[in-house]
Amino acid sequence: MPEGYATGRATKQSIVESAAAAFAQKGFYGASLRSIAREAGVDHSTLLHHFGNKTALLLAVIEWHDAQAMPADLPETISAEFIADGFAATAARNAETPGLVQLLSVLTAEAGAENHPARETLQRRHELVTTVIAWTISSQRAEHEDHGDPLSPEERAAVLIASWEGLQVYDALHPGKLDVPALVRAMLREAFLLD
Amino acid sequence: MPEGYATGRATKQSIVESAAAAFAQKGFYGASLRSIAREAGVDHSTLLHHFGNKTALLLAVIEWHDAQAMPADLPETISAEFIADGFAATAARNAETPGLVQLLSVLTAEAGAENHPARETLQRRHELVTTVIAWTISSQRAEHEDHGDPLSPEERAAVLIASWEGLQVYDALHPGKLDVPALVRAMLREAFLLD
DNA sequence: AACAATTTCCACCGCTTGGTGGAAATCGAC
DNA sequence: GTCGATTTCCACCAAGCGGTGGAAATTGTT
Repeated sequence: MPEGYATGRATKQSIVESAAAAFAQKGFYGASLRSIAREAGVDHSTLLHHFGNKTALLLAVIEWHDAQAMPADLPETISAEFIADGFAATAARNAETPGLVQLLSVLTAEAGAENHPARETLQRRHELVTTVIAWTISSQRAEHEDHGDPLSPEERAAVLIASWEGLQVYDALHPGKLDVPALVRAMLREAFLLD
Repeated sequence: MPEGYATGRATKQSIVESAAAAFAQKGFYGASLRSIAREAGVDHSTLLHHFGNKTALLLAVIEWHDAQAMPADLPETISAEFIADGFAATAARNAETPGLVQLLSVLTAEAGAENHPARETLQRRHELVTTVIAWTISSQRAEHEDHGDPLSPEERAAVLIASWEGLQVYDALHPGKLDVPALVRAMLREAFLLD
């Protein structure tokens, strides 16, 4: 049913995983198609046959990353607990697979440049998550009407995401120095999503 | 008094500035000595004459960045107001020179990889700032003994820095969407450094 | 004006880059 | 087993890479 042959799909998969590691280590510009292909045990022209060009490979890698990181089954209504659990689960899994974290940290930082090939994609990603969290915070505040937070739900959501990503980078630079999951829990508490 | 001739120093300076822009845009691995030299109006072997190799150039760029970003005259005793003002001033200046922000955002993210040439340097930088801020928070708490913060001063300082850097990246990806200085002010308030 | 120290550029090295074209090997449905 | 679609590799391209060596030009000092 899926496109192509089974061998081809397997090769594509192995290329994407090698590419994720390479982009995480050296960034989009610093990683080379040849080294990625070599790591995947394949000629670099095979890589290009499957993905066409370097940018397309990058976008495929991001798509694969999100499929890994996002839970497959989104519930009908998104609760505060669901988001908090999502953050916690992600933080826990990140501790085991630092490569995946490094990947999006580097790409997001690179994408601050206006001509980065993944800029639009990462912008949309961010906006989606911000919207969902802001909406959740907003409905959470409706229940407890004594919140008294000077920040709007959108601002809170943005700060939450920014701090979350900042903590990942900090942890990568100083491994083990911080109990990231605990700090994230504290941040969520401040954002009125927990306790 | 300084080393070399005046023309040489001027050239070095112009190379460092071009390099800062290039590293900010493409990262350490993605930027090339030739393109940096070209931008500075100089042959790439002239660049190498001045800096020896690519890594040395990167470290020179970071040193120059810090000289730009840090106030020349550190006061004897560092007060909470001094740090808060420093953050505010930096946030304000960053708004005008996004390149400088982009530079350290990308390098810090890249330096999450264990073999990055600037990893040690950026680690030390981080540790220094963390220590100073943590100490300030700690002495600030001694005055107001009703703080009740579940986070230790070191944790607070780390979260503050991580969030600060995360906000820079967020702002670069979504220019103008956030009032970064205002949000930083709010974060400082929560860290007991303001009001 | 003379002079060494410094700066600059040119030519070159071996190697890698992203991308193309085509021929051979493999796959999978019939 | 046949046969078309798919996959894979090899050969090649122009361009760029970081780095070296040396010769010419410039600078500052006396």
